[in-house]
Amino acid sequence: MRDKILDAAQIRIAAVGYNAVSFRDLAADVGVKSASVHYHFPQKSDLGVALVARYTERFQTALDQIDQTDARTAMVGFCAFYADALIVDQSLCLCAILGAETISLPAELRAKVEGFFDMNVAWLDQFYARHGIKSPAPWDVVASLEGAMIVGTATRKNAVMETTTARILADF
Amino acid sequence: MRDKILDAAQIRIAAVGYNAVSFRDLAADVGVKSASVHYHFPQKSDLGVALVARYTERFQTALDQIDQTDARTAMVGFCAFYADALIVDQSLCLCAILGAETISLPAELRAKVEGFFDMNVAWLDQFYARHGIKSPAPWDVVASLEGAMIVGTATRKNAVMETTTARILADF
DNA sequence: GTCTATAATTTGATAGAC
DNA sequence: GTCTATCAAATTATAGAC
Repeated sequence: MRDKILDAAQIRIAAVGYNAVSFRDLAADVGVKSASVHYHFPQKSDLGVALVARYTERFQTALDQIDQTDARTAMVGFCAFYADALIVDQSLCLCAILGAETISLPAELRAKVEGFFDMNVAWLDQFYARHGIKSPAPWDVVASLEGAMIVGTATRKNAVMETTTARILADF
Repeated sequence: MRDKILDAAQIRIAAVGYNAVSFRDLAADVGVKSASVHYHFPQKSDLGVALVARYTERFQTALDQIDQTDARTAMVGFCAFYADALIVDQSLCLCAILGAETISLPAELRAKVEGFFDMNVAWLDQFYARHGIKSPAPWDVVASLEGAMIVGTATRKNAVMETTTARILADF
């Protein structure tokens, strides 16, 4: 049940943000009452922290499974994790919207969101080092992909994500 | 008073998003009661629409004042509008956070946010055409700048914005 | 673990006096 | 234009039964 709640939370928060999701919404999604959600996550911030922790962990595991023998193929795989969220799952990266909301988030949650971005850049750093790659800068890659998700969603233009991905891959 | 309310709304919404701002917050900011805010903006969406309209109009006016005799200087100016919001005003571009919240916004407001991005790209399109510039693609430029604001804010690293700006300007 | 019930607060919004 | 007063709904959160 804990995991089912997190599943529901991920879909809802990625769609409308942390501030616009209520325990009652999530309870209804999984077929219980809101008091039961509080049993698993006493405070809303507990839910947010657990969700981002799980999300970061899964993302890290996926990144670590990218075959790095060929640099370009690996980078295509990296970009695809972002593009797929937008185009296949039709939702933003969880941390794109949480990043935008960052100032209004509880401190513990904000720290977790920061950790997600740090993890992505750390992966790119070691990947770049292994292949002697210099550009585009890892922070710029992550920022561009997150921005493309947001602008692409807001304008309902999938082409935005494709254009940005193509530009990043041009260096490879 | 109408303008004072919009000023307060811009600061608050840029910081915490549309969903996390209440009429009572804004009323307190400008020294009136929430009923008075409702006099100027009957519904919350009216306030959001008016705010983005004003924001887009001002941004457009500022862009139109960029001297385009030198392409590089003009592009530096364009990027600076984003960078200044983040570093000088210490706030996100209003439409960065509204873009992230887009799915949960009232339809009229969502359309206005979309219009902001369209306007930015339209300006870049004519600028590119005038100078025979091909890259980076206008949608990629806007997406990258918005993403850099969000990731830079979330990780409290001003360097993110600087890195992305430098990469965009490298083509000029 | 889930429920009912409820407390305490906040929210968007309106009525009507001044 | 602003106020007081208020409503109806939603929110986070808790107490206690089962």
